Amino acid sequence: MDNERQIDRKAFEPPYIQLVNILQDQIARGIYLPGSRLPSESELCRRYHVSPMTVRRSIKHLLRRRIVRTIRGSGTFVQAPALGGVTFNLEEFHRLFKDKEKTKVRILDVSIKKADETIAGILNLNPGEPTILIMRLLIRDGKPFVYHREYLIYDPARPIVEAELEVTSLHGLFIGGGETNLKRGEMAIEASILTKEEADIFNTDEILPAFRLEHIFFDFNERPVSWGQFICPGDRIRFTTSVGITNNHNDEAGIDGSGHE
Amino acid sequence: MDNERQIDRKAFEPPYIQLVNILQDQIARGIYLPGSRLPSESELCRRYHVSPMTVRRSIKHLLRRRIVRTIRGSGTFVQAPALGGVTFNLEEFHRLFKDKEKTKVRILDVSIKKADETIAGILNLNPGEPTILIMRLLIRDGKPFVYHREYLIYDPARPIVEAELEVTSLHGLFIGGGETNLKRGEMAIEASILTKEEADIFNTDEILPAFRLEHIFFDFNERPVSWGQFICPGDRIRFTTSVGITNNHNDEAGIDGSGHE
DNA sequence: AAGTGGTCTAGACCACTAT
DNA sequence: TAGTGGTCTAGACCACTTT
Repeated sequence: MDNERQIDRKAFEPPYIQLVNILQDQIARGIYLPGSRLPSESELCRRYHVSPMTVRRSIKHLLRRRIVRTIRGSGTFVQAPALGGVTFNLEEFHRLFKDKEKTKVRILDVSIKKADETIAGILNLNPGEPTILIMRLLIRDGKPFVYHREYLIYDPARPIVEAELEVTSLHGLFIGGGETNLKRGEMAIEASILTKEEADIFNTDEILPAFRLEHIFFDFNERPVSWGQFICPGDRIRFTTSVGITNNHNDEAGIDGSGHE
Repeated sequence: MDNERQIDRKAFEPPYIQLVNILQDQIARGIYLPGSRLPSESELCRRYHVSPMTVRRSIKHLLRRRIVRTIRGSGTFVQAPALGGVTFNLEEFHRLFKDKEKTKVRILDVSIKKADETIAGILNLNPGEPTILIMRLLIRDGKPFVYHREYLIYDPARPIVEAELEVTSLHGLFIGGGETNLKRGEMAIEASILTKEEADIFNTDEILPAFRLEHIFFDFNERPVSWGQFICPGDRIRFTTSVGITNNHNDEAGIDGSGHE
């Protein structure tokens, strides 16, 4: 009997989360193996005394975590963990900027620079038009960690405020609080090797692998506003993730709609 | 007036998707700028003649795409695009395995190998116990693309079937259709440099940067089943993603519950 | 006190799949 | 035809924020 566990209406967790956990635990214990069918939604309604909408919400959670897969007219099936739909996020990268205690930002250089062919092409300018080049170094525990180089379109109406160049600016780039006129961004991550200049900045002669995180932002007129790169030696960071039933039930809480805590 | 556009109940797209698109377009056109408040849910109900649950569903979509942010008791606010919550997925990697026309798998070696200290530690074996080592090379358009090296725990009950070593096996790893006894997996991605042996495999003398995608899978007894790495030179792949309002409205369709197409 | 988002109900209709 | 998932309604109560 797996009817034992029921939903506690007085509990802190709302019913749909409880149902997610019940189903997830049953799958984790092997009661429903990958490939097998879960009880139908109407069956779950009866078993746990909740309404169809509540069951659907729970199922949708499992769907989004790729723990199950639904086939209309057929049923809901347990999904084996797979690399295919795996996602990596920039949380770990983001954390760097969060605790301002340990992380210092050193501004290496700020200058007005005329766009060369490449930069002009990217920022949709004519070659020779001015851009602002900012070069920053993020230092953690006294050691250089990330090198950031960014070209901004030069806007005389918006003078360079020194404060903007501090952590806050990078913080805003990650949090999204700073600039209020950005519509969208695109980014790419590459594996590369530090150039000589970059190696100098990191105080090393070694040949070091590095992540290169490229980003470009557009305003509401679809015009490029900035283009830049974060460069981080490969021995300083790795991105991790997991698939299937993890012990950490709370991924994305607050975004998937479970914002009750 | 932005009341013009209404929901078409005869349209192919369900009302909640239409509402998502309406709101998203309004944000994209700058009618609601980052930081500003969207109409309240009850207001949207009145304006578009839909029920509260439908409005909530639409809002939840925008939430998940991090286009808006909700504050209980206060409202729903447009969010500026930010690097912080960005996710990269393995789609592009995955596509390699999909079209079996262009992609060939060459099995370099399959052998029983006694676990050394490292592998024993990872797979929770005693040093000296046997493992199966599989080394494969993925070739695309005649050129080596990805090198895969995987250690499996040796299970006499499950002999090595040659077919399993072909694309299907890797395909299963990505699709999740093959193995039916896996509970969860963990993976990490690193920037590294090809070792000499790896460089040999890729027929090069150059010092090449490479992505190293490490993966480990566990069975329902929480015991490790396999550990391996995909190694892909950095000039052969890059991972891309976007934030904010993109023209591609259909990310994650079918998983977020919009499985109507 | 009024407004807002978060959750839930008890039904309903539809498109699809299996038998 | 019966069962399944996908969507929708028209309310309701709650916790929270703003006024």
